[in-house]
This record gives sequence, C-alpha cells and structure tokens, in this order.
Amino acid sequence: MTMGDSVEGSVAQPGRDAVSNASRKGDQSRQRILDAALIEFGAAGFKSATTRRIAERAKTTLPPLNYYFGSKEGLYRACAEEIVARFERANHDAVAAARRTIEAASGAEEARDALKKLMAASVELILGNATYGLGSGIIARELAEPGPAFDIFYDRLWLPGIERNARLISRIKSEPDVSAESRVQSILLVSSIPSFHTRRVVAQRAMGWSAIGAAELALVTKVLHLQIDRM
Amino acid sequence: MTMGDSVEGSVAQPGRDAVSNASRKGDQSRQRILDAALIEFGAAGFKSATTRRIAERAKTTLPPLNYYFGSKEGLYRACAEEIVARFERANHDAVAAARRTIEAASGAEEARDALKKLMAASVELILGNATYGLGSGIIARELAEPGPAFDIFYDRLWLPGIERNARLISRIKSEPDVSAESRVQSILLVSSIPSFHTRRVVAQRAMGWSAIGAAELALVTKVLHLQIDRM
DNA sequence: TTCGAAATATATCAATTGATACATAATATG
DNA sequence: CATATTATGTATCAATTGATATATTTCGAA
Repeated sequence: MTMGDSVEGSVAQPGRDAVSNASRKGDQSRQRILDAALIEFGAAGFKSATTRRIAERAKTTLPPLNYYFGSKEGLYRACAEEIVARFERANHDAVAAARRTIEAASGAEEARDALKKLMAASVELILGNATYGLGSGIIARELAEPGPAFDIFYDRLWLPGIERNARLISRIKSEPDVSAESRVQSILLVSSIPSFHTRRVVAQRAMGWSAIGAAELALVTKVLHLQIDRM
Repeated sequence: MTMGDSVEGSVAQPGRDAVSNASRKGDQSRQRILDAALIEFGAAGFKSATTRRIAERAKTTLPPLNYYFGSKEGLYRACAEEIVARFERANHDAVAAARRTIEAASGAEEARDALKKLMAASVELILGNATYGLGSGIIARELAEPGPAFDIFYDRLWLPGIERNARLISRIKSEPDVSAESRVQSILLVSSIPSFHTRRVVAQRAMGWSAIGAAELALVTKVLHLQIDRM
C-alpha cells in the first residue's frame, strides 16, 4: 500500500503520528512539491499547470506527485488547504478579536473596530504580502470558475467570513438579530476582497507600477475604513 | 486561399464588403460557432474548453473553426471582441452622456450623475443580463490569469473606463486637473465591477438564490450610489 | 445548367499530458 | 548488519486535443 491511498478524502498528513512530522525524508519532498505546485497552479491555473512542470520545479519526477497526493486534483486541493491555513494563520489575531467582540455584548464602536481590523488584515495579506500573492490568484480563479477547490474556499473562507462580518455589521447597526440586509451587506463587503487581486493586476498596468507600494496599501485601507464608518 | 488566412491580425469579418453581411451561408455558421464558443469559453475558460465541444454545440465539425477563426486562440480573441462590442452597445448611452459631461464645462452634480449612470449600467449588465453572464465569466478569468484576451479587455474596457471615471471624479471634486488620487479612486471603482461576478457566485451559494433578483440588483445599485455621493 | 469557389465533413496526425508498471535506491528498525 | 518499508527514477501507456490533408458537398455567378 502506498502513501497516496491514505490521501483519499483527506489531504492531511498520511497515517503517521503527528509527533515525528518533518523527521522522515519524505516530508521534505512533500513540502517541496507543495511549494512548487502553489507557484505553478498560481501562475497557470489548475488545468493549464502541468504535473511535469511542478515536478521539475520541485526537482523531482512524476511518481512522487501521485505518491504523496494521489492525483493532480489531490495536489490542487492540498494547495487550497495550504492557502486556507496560511490565511487563517495570518488573520488569527483579528479573527480572535472579532469572536470576542461578537460573544461579549460589545457596543457598536467595538464591532466597528473589529470589522476594520478584519478587513485590513485581508487586504494586507492580498496586496502587501508577496508570498500570498500566489494564493490570491488561485482564489480569484476558483471564483471565476468554480473548480476542484471551490468547496474548500467556500466552506473555510467565504462562509465563516460572511457569517462573522454579518454579525459585526448587525452589531454596528444595533439590530436585535442579524437582518437579511446586514447579511447582504456582509456579502458585498467580503466579496470585495478578491477584487484586490484584480486591482493589483489592473493598477500595475494602468499606473506602471511593478509592485503595490505602502502608499497605495494605506490608501486602500483608508477607503475601506471610511466605508465602514458610514455603515 | 482560405478565409481563415485573412483573420490574422484582425478578427473582423474576412475580406468582403460590409454590405452583404449575413447574406452568405457561411456567416450563419460563423455566428453559430461564435455563440457556442462564448458559452463554452465562459463555462470552462480558454484552456479547459475544447474545440470539439464548441463544434458540437455549434452543430458542426472541427475544420470550420479554423476556417473562420484561424485557431482556437483566434476564436477566443473573437469572443473577447464580441464581449467588448456587446458591452459598448449596452453602455452606449451612459458613455455618450459621460462624454458630453466631460467635454462641456459641467458642474460637480452633473458629473456625479453621469458617474452613477455609468456604474449602474455596468452592474445591470453583469448582474442583471443573463446573456452577458457568460462575458463576465470570461472577463473575470482573464483578470485572474491574464491570457490571450487580456489586451483586448484592457485596451477597450479598463483603460477607457478608468480614464473616463477619473475625469468625472476629478470634476466632482472640482479639481483643476485630474489628480493622481482621483486616478487611484477611479481604479478602485472600476476594478470593483468584475467583483460583481464573484458576488453572483458567492451570493447564490450563500443565500441559496438560483438567480440575482431585482431586489438585490436595486440594493447593489443603491449602495454604489451612496458610495459616489460620499466622494 | 454549368463551373468554380466557398463551405463542410471524414479521417488522421502529432503533441501534450496525467498516470503508472516496474526497477532501483534510500531509510529505518530490529 | 539485515531486511522490510518507504521513496524515487525510467520508461511507457492511453486519453485528450488542436490542427489539417483530403474528399465531398453546397452555393452563387455566368
């Protein structure tokens, strides 16, 4: 039985106690493949990226890809899981603060502040962090054309994000329960996040920028804050 | 010499005076193929869509695709041109009004109104018009991963749109010339348009809607108008 | 009606590509 | 150290797919 079999239905580490992680040789290969796949899938998309290019970038050959991830699609899903994990790690503090705000009977101002922090963290992640740029490309593509990873992003990014923001917006407006309107507002706000990837692409071309500078990052954040202030 | 040769460098109708358009038999085939390609490319993207499926949907075979459009990529570019043409046709009135407002020494209120009309037309087109839904998918994808049609969309949609809106925003703020800030504001506004496609995908899932209703369309437009009122 | 050009279909090619059978090497464990 | 397990490389397969050579049909002009 190969490792790949245990991947079915789960992209977590294969059957092995979590203690000895990264100790065995194979873990390094697995990680190299995952990193290479993030770059290739991010640059070309699921269908256009080829397993050969991924293997080449990971300085290995084809069989290890299937050995560790079962199939190209399994590898793609593993990339999605990795992206979500990085997103959760980067947003951990803002999310924890938001959760506390929601659970405690906080006032409108605290909710407003929590919402600003959440949005700022997401924008920073997409526009500011060069490494995550790959992730935002994959996410944007998966939204333009729901593919093998849509469920992962939807269940672990969009749905929780919409729910969380809707409660904060509701709190801002001092509603007794979350209204449908707050929910729609939340959707509009959350779904504006991927558009920052679009903005990156268009702005770089329109302004001749090679990268998004701190100045534009600050401007975007400021505009978002103003938007939240006017809710 | 075949028709396909004349496609190089131009996706316009092959060498034939524009008078007798749609008269010859081939024009109907060409149109059927284009319609089929819009659907297939819209659903699956450039790489994933197959010429066989397009031919099948157009109730024909492979050679006509190359005969009329030279190659798969030529067909894709023709689709992009078609999308831009439809967009321009649907937005013609709002664009003409904006042009008049810009050229005349209109005041801030007229500029505000022209900008609202422009944005409303785009939103209506993407969220409201079912037929154009295909186009917004292709556009969204092309932004997530610049491909063979990026230049077409950029040159004929983004660049003119950004320029136009920047002038209107500048007028709203009563600036002597268009400032860099107005330009950035314009980019943020214009690049928010494709995100309505994202919103369609996410909202349909999150709210369990099978389609975007008139109510949500009105809400989105209202939110945008408020945003413009606060510039 | 006749003839040449335009249009469409059949069959096939060649390249790409995901996957894997098989052999070999590396590693860990007793 | 010995051996079973894990890991990796070579070579190859089979399916998909864009493209086209070639034959046939359709159509319009003379």
